[in-house]
Amino acid sequence: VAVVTALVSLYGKCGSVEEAWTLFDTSTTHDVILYNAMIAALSENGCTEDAVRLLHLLQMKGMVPDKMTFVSVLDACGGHEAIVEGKKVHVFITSLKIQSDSVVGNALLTMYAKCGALKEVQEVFDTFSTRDVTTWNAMVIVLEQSEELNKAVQHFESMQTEGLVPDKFTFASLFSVYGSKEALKEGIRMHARIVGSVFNEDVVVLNSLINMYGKCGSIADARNAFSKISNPDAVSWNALIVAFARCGRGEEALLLYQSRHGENAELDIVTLTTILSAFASESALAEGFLLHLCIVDIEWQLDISVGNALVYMYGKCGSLEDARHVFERMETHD
RNA sequence: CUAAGUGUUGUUUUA
Repeated sequence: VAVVTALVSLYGKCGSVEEAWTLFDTSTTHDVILYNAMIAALSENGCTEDAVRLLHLLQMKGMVPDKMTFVSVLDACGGHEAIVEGKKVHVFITSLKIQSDSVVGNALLTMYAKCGALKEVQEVFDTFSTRDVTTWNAMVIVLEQSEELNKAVQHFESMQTEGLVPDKFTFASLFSVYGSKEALKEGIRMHARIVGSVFNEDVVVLNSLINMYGKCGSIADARNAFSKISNPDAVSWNALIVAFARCGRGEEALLLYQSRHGENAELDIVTLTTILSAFASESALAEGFLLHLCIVDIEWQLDISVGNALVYMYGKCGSLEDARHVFERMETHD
């Protein structure tokens, strides 16, 4: 069973739900842990209904779901339509007296956040007896996503008042608050608070800072943050390229992009869509077009998100002809 | 001599 469970988990992480199911079905033993692994695999791949169904099956077979079961099921219920199921599970959890577990509580909170149920999020947070750093981090992100930037910063301060120590995730999320030229000073001030600490050497934190400075229009600070990274990862390079593009340094962005592209296909798409949107102003038409040539060259105009970004860019640049041209060349539209 | 499997938050993303 142990081996089967590990494999189910592995398949889940690779997106092979079918294979996971096969293993699950053909297993001779079915204990809670195997169920948990299967439920986790399902929720990771967006199979909400199956995940909930397995929870019920597990109970019908006389087994008792544990904390991990609920966390995975809650994870699966992260979507506007799944909130009904999520609430049922919530009630169930409350009746079992395990709502005080911090991991379960955090899963509850983020479930509601993904459902867009901000009121419930706040409720969970307020009635949560075992809030930890993860809880606060999640809350900061929720506030950011609902554009409550001041509240996000307030939360960051409050968590320290409550005696919790911010971690690198806290800072990485926090810096996303500062995303405009007007916010540069505030951003710098916040950055100053980690200067000299280990956070100012952490890739994740520094990546976030590159992004922040790029959005605030300070390419010098962005480069400086990049230079502090001992081992830049794909995200670091990506953030730097995008920072150049946002600061009106299209050529440098392009050059960097060309030297990097192909290293990580998924990130390449992110880079392109972001650069194109940054180029979506008339003055940048030339650079946008130049970039377009590179894309056509590598046959990436087929990708939907890149295509959409191209259409958007040409539209914004007032070149409807080109926008239409791209649109017609795309294989699929959404 | 010893063992094994499952879970929540995070940095780059266009509309």
